[in-house]
Amino acid sequence: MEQIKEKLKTYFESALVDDIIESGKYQLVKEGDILIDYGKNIRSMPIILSGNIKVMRQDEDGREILLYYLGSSESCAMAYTCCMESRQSEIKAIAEDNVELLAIPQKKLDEWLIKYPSWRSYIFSSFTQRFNEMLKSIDSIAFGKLDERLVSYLKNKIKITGKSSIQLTHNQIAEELGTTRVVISRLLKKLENDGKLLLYRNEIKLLKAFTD
Amino acid sequence: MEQIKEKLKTYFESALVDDIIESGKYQLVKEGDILIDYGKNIRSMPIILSGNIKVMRQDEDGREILLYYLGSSESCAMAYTCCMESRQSEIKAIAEDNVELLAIPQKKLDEWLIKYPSWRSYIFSSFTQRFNEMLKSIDSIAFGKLDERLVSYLKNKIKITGKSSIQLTHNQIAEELGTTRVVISRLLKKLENDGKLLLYRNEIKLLKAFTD
DNA sequence: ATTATTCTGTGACGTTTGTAACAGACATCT
DNA sequence: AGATGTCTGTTACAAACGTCACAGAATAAT
Repeated sequence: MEQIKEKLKTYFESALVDDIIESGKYQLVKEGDILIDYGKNIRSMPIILSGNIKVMRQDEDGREILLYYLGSSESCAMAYTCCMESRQSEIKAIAEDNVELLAIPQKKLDEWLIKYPSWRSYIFSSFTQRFNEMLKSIDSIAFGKLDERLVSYLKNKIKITGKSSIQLTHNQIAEELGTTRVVISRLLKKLENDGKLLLYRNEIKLLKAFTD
Repeated sequence: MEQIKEKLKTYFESALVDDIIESGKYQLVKEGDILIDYGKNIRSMPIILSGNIKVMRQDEDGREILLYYLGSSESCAMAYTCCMESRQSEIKAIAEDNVELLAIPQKKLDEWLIKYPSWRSYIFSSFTQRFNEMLKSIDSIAFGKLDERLVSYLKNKIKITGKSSIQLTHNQIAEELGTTRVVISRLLKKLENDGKLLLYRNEIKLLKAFTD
């Protein structure tokens, strides 16, 4: 509890920290659990204390694509707007690993916005971050070739997990990038031949040469 | 002036309308003028009274892509966050036709947020709209084929302009969709052969069959 | 142990999109 | 009228990506 308080103090004024502790519902979410799904209503906004959340987008035909990750002390701007306007979710959020979070109830959001400058700046910087992530997504999808996207996907993955080994099937990667397994297998094999990584079943080991 | 007031009253409480009229700087922007450019600082947030604004994104290599349009009474969420956090712009905004707008100075943004519920809901619904537009962009870029994107681009164009005839070169269209002229010419010719439209120099006439 | 399932590797092929090159149509300017 | 520049149409070709089919390897289930 004290650790949480310390963490929050780096972002919020102390009166707000107390309010957050009091109103925020502490929750543990297990790896793979769905926090938010398409079309669902959202009644609280999460502040992530530890772990990572993967945010996905699905088109009408059911194809999914990875939008961005949320890490420690971050929050989902879209949850916020959905919450404030009681709209339905356009996105899906899945726990990438075990996640600790504080769920802030809807009624507090507006209240704090008026009361606390640090809450306002937190919310707006969260919006900015998300906008910029989405812009980067658009850049890379629109202009980047798939091999580049795959490389930055893998780099991002090791950045988040802290490990240099990735436990995923080619199919899982393909789904997150919005393509098919065969294509990913092909590109990964090419990277392996170039000495950038090693391929095993359910595992990809990234080598030093990868970060060049 | 009275017309502007009437318009604003449909969105804002009357005390705020007075404040907006008082603080907002009325501006006329000519077709093709750049309102916001990459890397520039933004000191005020626009509320559009009439006309349309085109919002573009450019990647490192200088390639541009259309993000979305802003129409009457809308505002740019990204201008807002840039303004609030005095960040540099990640986007470029160009007047699509002659635009009337009210420029709200930075210092008022925070003040009104605290003071006026209708301002808060305007801002947040603006965020939601922009998020959803960007999500749609990502959908169509990631999964949609270019011919579909071209068709919805054209449909959107006639929706905004109100005309069934579009005054653009193939090259201009290509740039907005992030591709090349030859490709667009090819796809347009196919649409013409299918009886969906007629091609002239600097002009594309959409036929009834187009809306099917 | 044998069967079934999942994951990976690969070849062949089609579609979509990008690129290069060029010609004719149209517009503008002098 | 002639020169120049812009816009469009078209051909040919290459690269990127998706799809299908199938086989072998690893793993799980019985």
